[in-house]
Amino acid sequence: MVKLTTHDRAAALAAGLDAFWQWGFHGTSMKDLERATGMHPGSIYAAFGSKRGFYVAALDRYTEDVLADLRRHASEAASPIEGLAGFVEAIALDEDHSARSCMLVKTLLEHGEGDETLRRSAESGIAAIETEIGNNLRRAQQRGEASASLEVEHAARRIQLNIMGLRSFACRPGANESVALMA
Amino acid sequence: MVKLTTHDRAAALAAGLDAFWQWGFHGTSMKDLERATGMHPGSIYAAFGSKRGFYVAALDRYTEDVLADLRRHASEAASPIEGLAGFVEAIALDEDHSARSCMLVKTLLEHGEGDETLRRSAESGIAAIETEIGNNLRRAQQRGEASASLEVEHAARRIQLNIMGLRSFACRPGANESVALMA
DNA sequence: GGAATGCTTGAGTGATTGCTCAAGATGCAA
DNA sequence: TTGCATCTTGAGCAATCACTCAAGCATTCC
Repeated sequence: MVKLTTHDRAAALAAGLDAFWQWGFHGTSMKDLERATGMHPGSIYAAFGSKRGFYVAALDRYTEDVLADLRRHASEAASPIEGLAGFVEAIALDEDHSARSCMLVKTLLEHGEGDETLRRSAESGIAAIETEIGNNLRRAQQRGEASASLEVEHAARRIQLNIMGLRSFACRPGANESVALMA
Repeated sequence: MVKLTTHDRAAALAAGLDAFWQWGFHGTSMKDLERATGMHPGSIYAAFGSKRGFYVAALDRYTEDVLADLRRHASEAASPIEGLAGFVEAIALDEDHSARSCMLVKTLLEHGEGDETLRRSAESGIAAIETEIGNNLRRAQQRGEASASLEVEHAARRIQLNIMGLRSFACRPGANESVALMA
Protein backbone atom coordinates (compact mmCIF):
# COMPACT_ATOMS: atom_id res chain seq x y z
CA MET A 1 0.00 0.00 0.00
CA VAL A 2 1.11 3.46 -0.79
CA LYS A 3 1.59 5.92 2.01
CA LEU A 4 1.64 9.62 1.23
CA THR A 5 4.02 11.19 3.69
CA THR A 6 5.55 14.16 1.92
CA HIS A 7 2.50 15.15 -0.06
CA ASP A 8 -0.77 15.68 1.73
CA ARG A 9 -3.35 13.48 0.10
CA ALA A 10 -6.26 15.67 1.17
CA ALA A 11 -4.63 18.80 -0.24
CA ALA A 12 -3.82 16.99 -3.47
CA LEU A 13 -7.42 15.85 -3.79
CA ALA A 14 -8.70 19.38 -3.20
CA ALA A 15 -6.33 20.81 -5.81
CA GLY A 16 -7.16 18.06 -8.28
CA LEU A 17 -10.88 18.50 -7.72
CA ASP A 18 -10.53 22.19 -8.42
CA ALA A 19 -8.72 21.51 -11.69
CA PHE A 20 -11.21 18.86 -12.83
CA TRP A 21 -14.06 21.12 -11.82
CA GLN A 22 -12.75 23.88 -14.03
CA TRP A 23 -11.74 22.00 -17.13
CA GLY A 24 -13.48 18.62 -16.90
CA PHE A 25 -11.81 15.22 -17.16
CA HIS A 26 -10.68 15.33 -20.77
CA GLY A 27 -9.86 19.04 -20.57
CA THR A 28 -7.45 18.54 -17.69
CA SER A 29 -4.07 17.12 -18.64
CA MET A 30 -1.61 15.41 -16.34
CA LYS A 31 0.54 18.51 -16.77
CA ASP A 32 -2.31 20.60 -15.38
CA LEU A 33 -2.68 18.23 -12.45
CA GLU A 34 1.04 18.37 -11.75
CA ARG A 35 0.88 22.16 -11.63
CA ALA A 36 -2.27 22.14 -9.51
CA THR A 37 -1.06 19.64 -6.94
CA GLY A 38 2.64 20.43 -7.00
CA MET A 39 3.25 16.72 -7.38
CA HIS A 40 5.31 14.97 -10.01
CA PRO A 41 3.72 12.40 -12.32
CA GLY A 42 5.24 9.44 -10.51
CA SER A 43 3.82 10.57 -7.18
CA ILE A 44 0.37 11.09 -8.63
CA TYR A 45 0.36 7.61 -10.11
CA ALA A 46 1.70 6.15 -6.85
CA ALA A 47 -1.13 7.84 -4.93
CA PHE A 48 -4.09 7.44 -7.27
CA GLY A 49 -3.14 4.81 -9.83
CA SER A 50 -4.28 6.71 -12.88
CA LYS A 51 -5.80 9.95 -14.06
CA ARG A 52 -9.20 8.31 -13.87
CA GLY A 53 -8.47 7.06 -10.36
CA PHE A 54 -7.57 10.58 -9.35
CA TYR A 55 -10.84 11.87 -10.79
CA VAL A 56 -12.92 9.27 -8.98
CA ALA A 57 -11.16 9.99 -5.68
CA ALA A 58 -11.73 13.72 -6.12
CA LEU A 59 -15.37 13.16 -7.03
CA ASP A 60 -15.90 10.99 -3.97
CA ARG A 61 -14.41 13.71 -1.83
CA TYR A 62 -16.75 16.22 -3.41
CA THR A 63 -19.74 14.01 -2.65
CA GLU A 64 -18.69 13.63 0.96
CA ASP A 65 -18.25 17.38 1.28
CA VAL A 66 -21.74 17.98 -0.07
CA LEU A 67 -23.20 15.35 2.25
CA ALA A 68 -21.38 16.83 5.24
CA ASP A 69 -22.71 20.26 4.31
CA LEU A 70 -26.21 18.91 4.03
CA ARG A 71 -26.05 17.16 7.41
CA ARG A 72 -24.57 20.21 9.07
CA HIS A 73 -27.40 22.41 7.84
CA ALA A 74 -29.94 19.80 8.91
CA SER A 75 -28.54 19.51 12.42
CA GLU A 76 -28.15 23.25 12.94
CA ALA A 77 -31.54 24.34 11.64
CA ALA A 78 -34.67 24.51 13.74
CA SER A 79 -36.57 22.13 11.46
CA PRO A 80 -35.76 19.69 8.64
CA ILE A 81 -37.36 21.95 6.04
CA GLU A 82 -35.39 24.94 7.24
CA GLY A 83 -32.25 22.82 7.15
CA LEU A 84 -32.84 21.97 3.50
CA ALA A 85 -33.68 25.57 2.71
CA GLY A 86 -30.48 26.73 4.39
CA PHE A 87 -28.48 24.18 2.43
CA VAL A 88 -29.89 25.33 -0.90
CA GLU A 89 -29.49 28.98 0.00
CA ALA A 90 -25.88 28.41 1.01
CA ILE A 91 -25.20 26.93 -2.42
CA ALA A 92 -26.94 29.87 -4.08
CA LEU A 93 -25.02 32.44 -2.10
CA ASP A 94 -21.60 30.78 -2.18
CA GLU A 95 -19.63 33.21 -4.29
CA ASP A 96 -16.71 30.87 -4.81
CA HIS A 97 -18.72 28.08 -6.34
CA SER A 98 -22.06 29.49 -7.43
CA ALA A 99 -20.55 30.01 -10.85
CA ARG A 100 -19.88 26.30 -11.00
CA SER A 101 -22.36 23.57 -11.59
CA CYS A 102 -22.68 20.53 -9.40
CA MET A 103 -19.59 18.43 -10.00
CA LEU A 104 -21.67 15.27 -10.09
CA VAL A 105 -23.96 16.57 -12.81
CA LYS A 106 -20.96 17.82 -14.73
CA THR A 107 -19.45 14.34 -14.57
CA LEU A 108 -22.70 12.79 -15.68
CA LEU A 109 -22.97 15.13 -18.66
CA GLU A 110 -19.38 14.65 -19.75
CA HIS A 111 -19.40 10.87 -19.35
CA GLY A 112 -23.08 10.01 -19.65
CA GLU A 113 -22.23 7.77 -22.55
CA GLY A 114 -18.97 5.94 -22.77
CA ASP A 115 -17.18 5.91 -19.45
CA GLU A 116 -18.98 3.42 -17.24
CA THR A 117 -16.72 3.89 -14.22
CA LEU A 118 -17.12 7.64 -13.96
CA ARG A 119 -20.84 7.53 -14.71
CA ARG A 120 -21.47 5.03 -11.94
CA SER A 121 -19.34 7.05 -9.55
CA ALA A 122 -21.42 10.14 -10.25
CA GLU A 123 -24.72 8.27 -10.07
CA SER A 124 -23.93 6.72 -6.71
CA GLY A 125 -22.98 10.16 -5.40
CA ILE A 126 -26.25 11.62 -6.60
CA ALA A 127 -28.12 8.71 -5.08
CA ALA A 128 -26.40 9.28 -1.73
CA ILE A 129 -27.37 12.95 -1.70
CA GLU A 130 -30.88 12.08 -2.77
CA THR A 131 -31.16 9.62 0.10
CA GLU A 132 -29.94 12.19 2.60
CA ILE A 133 -32.45 14.75 1.33
CA GLY A 134 -35.10 12.05 1.53
CA ASN A 135 -34.27 11.43 5.17
CA ASN A 136 -34.80 15.10 5.92
CA LEU A 137 -38.10 15.14 4.07
CA ARG A 138 -39.30 12.08 5.92
CA ARG A 139 -38.46 13.77 9.20
CA ALA A 140 -40.41 16.80 8.03
CA GLN A 141 -43.35 14.57 7.17
CA GLN A 142 -43.26 13.02 10.65
CA ARG A 143 -43.36 16.52 12.13
CA GLY A 144 -46.27 17.39 9.89
CA GLU A 145 -44.23 20.08 8.11
CA ALA A 146 -44.52 18.47 4.69
CA SER A 147 -47.36 16.72 2.95
CA ALA A 148 -47.21 12.94 2.96
CA SER A 149 -47.43 12.75 -0.81
CA LEU A 150 -43.96 14.26 -1.32
CA GLU A 151 -41.42 12.07 -3.05
CA VAL A 152 -37.67 11.89 -2.68
CA GLU A 153 -36.75 12.12 -6.36
CA HIS A 154 -38.56 15.37 -6.94
CA ALA A 155 -36.71 17.09 -4.14
CA ALA A 156 -33.34 15.95 -5.43
CA ARG A 157 -34.28 17.10 -8.91
CA ARG A 158 -35.13 20.55 -7.58
CA ILE A 159 -31.73 20.87 -5.93
CA GLN A 160 -29.91 19.96 -9.10
CA LEU A 161 -32.15 22.34 -11.01
CA ASN A 162 -31.34 25.26 -8.77
CA ILE A 163 -27.63 24.69 -9.11
CA MET A 164 -28.00 24.48 -12.87
CA GLY A 165 -30.05 27.63 -13.01
CA LEU A 166 -27.58 29.56 -10.91
CA ARG A 167 -24.78 28.25 -13.03
CA SER A 168 -26.30 29.35 -16.32
CA PHE A 169 -27.26 32.87 -15.41
CA ALA A 170 -25.70 35.20 -12.91
CA CYS A 171 -26.78 34.18 -9.44
CA ARG A 172 -30.05 35.88 -8.71
CA PRO A 173 -32.12 34.85 -5.68
CA GLY A 174 -34.64 32.42 -7.13
CA ALA A 175 -33.66 29.58 -4.84
CA ASN A 176 -36.09 30.46 -2.08
CA GLU A 177 -39.01 29.80 -4.36
CA SER A 178 -37.99 26.29 -5.21
CA VAL A 179 -37.39 25.55 -1.57
CA ALA A 180 -40.92 26.68 -0.91
CA LEU A 181 -42.11 24.35 -3.67
CA MET A 182 -40.47 21.44 -1.95
CA ALA A 183 -42.54 21.76 1.18
CA MET B 1 -15.82 30.80 -49.78
CA VAL B 2 -15.93 27.08 -49.44
CA LYS B 3 -18.62 25.16 -51.19
CA LEU B 4 -19.45 21.66 -50.11
CA THR B 5 -20.62 19.83 -53.19
CA THR B 6 -19.62 16.22 -52.75
CA HIS B 7 -20.22 16.06 -49.02
CA ASP B 8 -23.56 17.19 -47.72
CA ARG B 9 -22.94 19.88 -45.16
CA ALA B 10 -26.20 19.26 -43.32
CA ALA B 11 -25.52 15.54 -43.03
CA ALA B 12 -22.00 16.22 -41.83
CA LEU B 13 -23.30 18.63 -39.20
CA ALA B 14 -25.84 16.10 -37.98
CA ALA B 15 -23.20 13.39 -37.72
CA GLY B 16 -20.76 15.72 -36.01
CA LEU B 17 -23.40 16.92 -33.58
CA ASP B 18 -24.19 13.34 -32.69
CA ALA B 19 -20.53 12.62 -31.97
CA PHE B 20 -20.01 15.78 -29.92
CA TRP B 21 -23.25 15.08 -28.09
CA GLN B 22 -22.03 11.68 -27.06
CA TRP B 23 -18.44 12.37 -26.10
CA GLY B 24 -18.20 16.14 -25.62
CA PHE B 25 -15.75 18.45 -27.32
CA HIS B 26 -12.53 17.22 -25.73
CA GLY B 27 -13.69 13.62 -25.77
CA THR B 28 -14.26 13.63 -29.51
CA SER B 29 -11.13 13.38 -31.62
CA MET B 30 -10.77 14.36 -35.25
CA LYS B 31 -10.48 10.64 -35.95
CA ASP B 32 -13.90 10.17 -34.40
CA LEU B 33 -15.31 12.99 -36.49
CA GLU B 34 -13.81 11.52 -39.64
CA ARG B 35 -15.48 8.21 -38.89
CA ALA B 36 -18.78 9.87 -37.98
CA THR B 37 -18.98 12.10 -41.05
CA GLY B 38 -17.19 9.90 -43.55
CA MET B 39 -15.11 12.93 -44.47
CA HIS B 40 -11.33 13.20 -44.59
CA PRO B 41 -9.52 15.70 -42.38
CA GLY B 42 -8.83 18.08 -45.24
CA SER B 43 -12.49 18.26 -46.17
CA ILE B 44 -13.56 18.90 -42.61
CA TYR B 45 -11.11 21.76 -42.27
CA ALA B 46 -12.16 23.15 -45.65
CA ALA B 47 -15.78 23.15 -44.55
CA PHE B 48 -15.57 24.21 -40.91
CA GLY B 49 -12.11 25.71 -40.40
CA SER B 50 -11.28 23.88 -37.21
CA LYS B 51 -12.54 21.35 -34.73
CA ARG B 52 -13.90 24.21 -32.65
CA GLY B 53 -15.57 25.72 -35.71
CA PHE B 54 -17.22 22.39 -36.40
CA TYR B 55 -18.49 22.25 -32.84
CA VAL B 56 -19.92 25.76 -32.99
CA ALA B 57 -21.63 25.05 -36.31
CA ALA B 58 -23.12 21.84 -34.92
CA LEU B 59 -24.25 23.63 -31.78
CA ASP B 60 -25.91 26.37 -33.82
CA ARG B 61 -27.72 23.75 -35.82
CA TYR B 62 -28.89 22.12 -32.61
CA THR B 63 -30.22 25.44 -31.33
CA GLU B 64 -32.09 26.04 -34.57
CA ASP B 65 -33.60 22.58 -34.40
CA VAL B 66 -34.80 23.18 -30.86
CA LEU B 67 -36.23 26.57 -31.81
CA ALA B 68 -37.98 25.08 -34.85
CA ASP B 69 -39.44 22.37 -32.63
CA LEU B 70 -40.64 24.94 -30.15
CA ARG B 71 -42.28 27.07 -32.84
CA ARG B 72 -43.90 24.06 -34.44
CA HIS B 73 -45.48 23.01 -31.16
CA ALA B 74 -46.61 26.57 -30.51
CA SER B 75 -48.26 26.91 -33.91
CA GLU B 76 -49.93 23.50 -33.85
CA ALA B 77 -51.32 23.65 -30.32
CA ALA B 78 -54.64 25.17 -29.40
CA SER B 79 -53.09 27.62 -26.95
CA PRO B 80 -49.58 28.95 -26.14
CA ILE B 81 -49.51 27.10 -22.84
CA GLU B 82 -50.51 23.85 -24.50
CA GLY B 83 -47.84 24.46 -27.09
CA LEU B 84 -45.17 24.77 -24.42
CA ALA B 85 -46.53 21.73 -22.64
CA GLY B 86 -46.42 19.73 -25.84
CA PHE B 87 -42.86 20.83 -26.47
CA VAL B 88 -41.70 19.74 -23.03
CA GLU B 89 -43.59 16.48 -23.25
CA ALA B 90 -42.07 15.74 -26.63
CA ILE B 91 -38.60 16.13 -25.13
CA ALA B 92 -39.57 13.89 -22.23
CA LEU B 93 -40.96 11.18 -24.47
CA ASP B 94 -38.32 11.28 -27.20
CA GLU B 95 -36.69 7.90 -26.79
CA ASP B 96 -33.74 8.72 -28.99
CA HIS B 97 -32.61 11.74 -27.04
CA SER B 98 -34.28 11.62 -23.63
CA ALA B 99 -31.18 9.90 -22.34
CA ARG B 100 -29.16 12.91 -23.43
CA SER B 101 -29.01 16.24 -21.75
CA CYS B 102 -29.55 19.52 -23.51
CA MET B 103 -26.56 20.05 -25.77
CA LEU B 104 -26.38 23.71 -24.78
CA VAL B 105 -26.21 22.93 -21.08
CA LYS B 106 -23.64 20.26 -21.77
CA THR B 107 -21.52 22.79 -23.62
CA LEU B 108 -21.89 25.28 -20.80
CA LEU B 109 -20.82 22.73 -18.21
CA GLU B 110 -17.83 21.51 -20.19
CA HIS B 111 -16.61 24.98 -21.14
CA GLY B 112 -18.10 27.17 -18.43
CA GLU B 113 -14.63 28.31 -17.55
CA GLY B 114 -11.93 28.57 -20.12
CA ASP B 115 -13.30 28.51 -23.63
CA GLU B 116 -14.92 31.88 -24.24
CA THR B 117 -16.04 31.11 -27.80
CA LEU B 118 -17.95 27.97 -26.96
CA ARG B 119 -19.44 29.41 -23.80
CA ARG B 120 -20.81 32.42 -25.63
CA SER B 121 -22.16 30.22 -28.37
CA ALA B 122 -24.06 28.16 -25.82
CA GLU B 123 -25.27 31.20 -23.90
CA SER B 124 -26.65 32.90 -26.98
CA GLY B 125 -28.45 29.68 -27.90
CA ILE B 126 -29.99 29.45 -24.45
CA ALA B 127 -30.97 33.11 -24.65
CA ALA B 128 -32.66 32.54 -28.00
CA ILE B 129 -34.70 29.65 -26.65
CA GLU B 130 -35.54 31.64 -23.55
CA THR B 131 -36.78 34.50 -25.71
CA GLU B 132 -38.95 32.18 -27.76
CA ILE B 133 -40.45 30.67 -24.62
CA GLY B 134 -41.00 34.20 -23.34
CA ASN B 135 -42.91 35.09 -26.48
CA ASN B 136 -45.24 32.18 -25.90
CA LEU B 137 -45.75 33.11 -22.28
CA ARG B 138 -46.55 36.69 -23.21
CA ARG B 139 -49.12 35.46 -25.68
CA ALA B 140 -50.58 33.31 -22.92
CA GLN B 141 -50.71 36.33 -20.65
CA GLN B 142 -52.54 38.32 -23.29
CA ARG B 143 -55.07 35.54 -23.54
CA GLY B 144 -55.43 35.50 -19.78
CA GLU B 145 -54.10 31.93 -19.58
CA ALA B 146 -51.13 32.85 -17.41
CA SER B 147 -50.77 35.24 -14.52
CA ALA B 148 -49.15 38.58 -15.36
CA SER B 149 -46.46 38.11 -12.72
CA LEU B 150 -44.78 35.26 -14.59
CA GLU B 151 -41.22 35.85 -15.70
CA VAL B 152 -39.32 34.53 -18.70
CA GLU B 153 -36.23 33.28 -16.89
CA HIS B 154 -38.13 30.98 -14.58
CA ALA B 155 -39.82 29.23 -17.46
CA ALA B 156 -36.51 28.65 -19.25
CA ARG B 157 -35.02 27.33 -16.07
CA ARG B 158 -37.84 24.83 -15.71
CA ILE B 159 -37.26 23.49 -19.20
CA GLN B 160 -33.58 22.97 -18.60
CA LEU B 161 -34.42 21.37 -15.28
CA ASN B 162 -36.74 18.87 -16.84
CA ILE B 163 -34.20 17.83 -19.37
CA MET B 164 -31.58 17.46 -16.68
CA GLY B 165 -33.91 15.43 -14.51
CA LEU B 166 -34.82 13.12 -17.34
CA ARG B 167 -31.18 12.77 -18.21
CA SER B 168 -30.08 11.77 -14.72
CA PHE B 169 -32.68 9.20 -13.91
CA ALA B 170 -34.60 6.94 -16.24
CA CYS B 171 -37.30 8.93 -17.95
CA ARG B 172 -40.35 8.90 -15.76
CA PRO B 173 -43.29 11.21 -16.45
CA GLY B 174 -42.69 14.16 -14.16
CA ALA B 175 -42.65 16.73 -16.90
CA ASN B 176 -46.36 17.45 -16.82
CA GLU B 177 -46.08 18.80 -13.32
CA SER B 178 -43.47 21.37 -14.16
CA VAL B 179 -45.49 22.50 -17.15
CA ALA B 180 -48.41 23.01 -14.81
CA LEU B 181 -46.17 25.04 -12.55
CA MET B 182 -45.31 27.34 -15.40
CA ALA B 183 -48.88 28.49 -15.90
C1' DG C 1 28.63 5.33 10.17
C1' DG C 2 26.63 2.00 7.04
C1' DA C 3 22.97 -0.61 5.14
C1' DA C 4 18.36 -0.99 3.96
C1' DT C 5 13.97 0.69 2.80
C1' DG C 6 10.86 3.16 0.14
C1' DC C 7 9.21 7.72 -1.47
C1' DT C 8 10.35 11.24 -4.93
C1' DT C 9 12.00 12.62 -9.19
C1' DG C 10 11.66 13.97 -14.16
C1' DA C 11 13.45 12.64 -18.56
C1' DG C 12 11.60 9.76 -21.69
C1' DT C 13 8.04 6.11 -23.73
C1' DG C 14 4.93 5.17 -27.72
C1' DA C 15 0.49 6.63 -28.92
C1' DT C 16 -2.56 10.13 -30.17
C1' DT C 17 -3.74 14.93 -30.70
C1' DG C 18 -5.40 18.78 -34.02
C1' DC C 19 -4.08 20.15 -38.27
C1' DT C 20 -1.50 20.92 -43.12
C1' DC C 21 -0.54 20.64 -47.88
C1' DA C 22 1.38 18.68 -52.06
C1' DA C 23 -0.43 15.50 -55.14
C1' DG C 24 -4.18 13.21 -57.33
C1' DA C 25 -8.97 12.95 -58.92
C1' DT C 26 -12.77 15.16 -61.06
C1' DG C 27 -15.80 18.07 -63.80
C1' DC C 28 -16.35 21.43 -67.33
C1' DA C 29 -15.48 24.40 -71.38
C1' DA C 30 -13.34 24.78 -75.64
C1' DT D 1 -8.73 15.48 -76.33
C1' DT D 2 -6.74 19.19 -73.96
C1' DG D 3 -6.31 22.73 -70.45
C1' DC D 4 -7.97 24.76 -66.49
C1' DA D 5 -10.01 25.19 -62.05
C1' DT D 6 -11.77 23.09 -58.12
C1' DC D 7 -12.36 19.60 -54.84
C1' DT D 8 -10.72 15.47 -52.41
C1' DT D 9 -7.25 12.78 -50.45
C1' DG D 10 -4.38 10.86 -46.71
C1' DA D 11 0.40 10.57 -45.35
C1' DG D 12 2.66 13.10 -42.25
C1' DC D 13 3.71 17.30 -39.15
C1' DA D 14 4.97 19.07 -34.44
C1' DA D 15 2.90 19.05 -30.13
C1' DT D 16 0.79 16.93 -26.55
C1' DC D 17 -1.28 12.94 -24.38
C1' DA D 18 -1.30 9.50 -20.31
C1' DC D 19 2.02 7.02 -18.25
C1' DT D 20 6.72 4.48 -16.75
C1' DC D 21 10.88 3.44 -14.37
C1' DA D 22 15.69 3.64 -13.19
C1' DA D 23 18.23 6.64 -10.47
C1' DG D 24 18.44 9.89 -6.53
C1' DC D 25 17.24 11.05 -2.15
C1' DA D 26 15.80 11.05 2.82
C1' DT D 27 14.73 8.62 6.68
C1' DT D 28 15.21 4.90 9.92
C1' DC D 29 16.99 1.01 11.65
C1' DC D 30 21.35 -1.42 13.75
